[in-house]
Amino acid sequence: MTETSTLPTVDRAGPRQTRPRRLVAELIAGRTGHFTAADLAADAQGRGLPLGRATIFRTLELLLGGGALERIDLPDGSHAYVECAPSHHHHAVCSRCGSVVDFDDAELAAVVRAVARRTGFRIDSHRLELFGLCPACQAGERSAG
Amino acid sequence: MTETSTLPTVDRAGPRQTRPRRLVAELIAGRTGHFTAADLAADAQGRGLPLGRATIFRTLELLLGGGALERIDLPDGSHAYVECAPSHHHHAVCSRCGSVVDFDDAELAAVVRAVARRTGFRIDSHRLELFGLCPACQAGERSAG
DNA sequence: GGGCTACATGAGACTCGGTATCATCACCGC
DNA sequence: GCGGTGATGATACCGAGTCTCATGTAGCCC
Ligand SMILES: [Zn+2]
Ligand SMILES: [Zn+2]
Ligand SMILES: [Zn+2]
Ligand SMILES: [Zn+2]
Repeated sequence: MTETSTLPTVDRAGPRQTRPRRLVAELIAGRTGHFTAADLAADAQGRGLPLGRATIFRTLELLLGGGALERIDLPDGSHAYVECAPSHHHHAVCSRCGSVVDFDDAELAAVVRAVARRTGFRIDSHRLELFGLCPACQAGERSAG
Repeated sequence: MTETSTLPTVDRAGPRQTRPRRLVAELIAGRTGHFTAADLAADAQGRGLPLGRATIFRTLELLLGGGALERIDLPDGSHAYVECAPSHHHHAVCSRCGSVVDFDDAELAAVVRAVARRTGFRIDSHRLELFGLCPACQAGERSAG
């Protein structure tokens, strides 16, 4: 075991840049609002592009880990993914078109602190999601009655 | 079609009180913290009580609809159920023992309003969940190092 | 109490999101 | 280009939840 020769690529090089991964990124970029793994699979199939289901899930996980993507829980209990800034924040989700806007934490910190004090819990993390209608869908609702 | 004779039980009588439903309620009462349908199935099987999986899910749905139960989304994306007051509120969940405490909405309303104003969304509903350690588990962590 | 019916049950098949396996492939540092 | 490691994808698998349907039973009416 002479370390000098048996360790060709010891120092971590990060994830590889592959064609399927680029493809997933493209498909995500081509979407608006939240989406599921199945959505991406359908997109790929619709364009005749080969892309394994497992690869989609693995790439999503990779992007989640890198903070480029976040998973949200819809009111019906199902999951979806949204493109995201890596910093901590929360989401307002349009129930009609699925579009998502981020908002930050500022006022929520006070809520968290108050609950911690009252319950004795030590709060380590939290999740806040708002659901409603985005401005565009409100307009559409008003005119389409 | 003489309505008088063909409508034996027209006026809604609500859900029936059956042995399996009582059993599910007992199993839930015997639990602490959040639980899954599989937990209840295991409980029933452990006690040698016959209880179909489908019935568990249907009874949970019934209780959800009645507001006696709520579904929460754990940080890992999985679902669990908690016994709950029917009024709107939120949950602080212990990541170690699964215990849940309710807290109300008061301060959050201001956050929701601020986000609505800034984003133009019309917010219809929201979900807030806090995760951390309950007082008991904090104590245990301190002593068990 | 007995009959009746609509509702409830539960075995089992099925769906769907997600994971594990593993032989083959391709990125990339050399 | 080579080579090894990490990536791919077909496929099997898993677990939560739903659907179907033949059978069971709560509960209303008498
Ligand atoms: Zn975001
Ligand atoms: Zn919208
Ligand atoms: Zn509650
Ligand atoms: Zn605890």
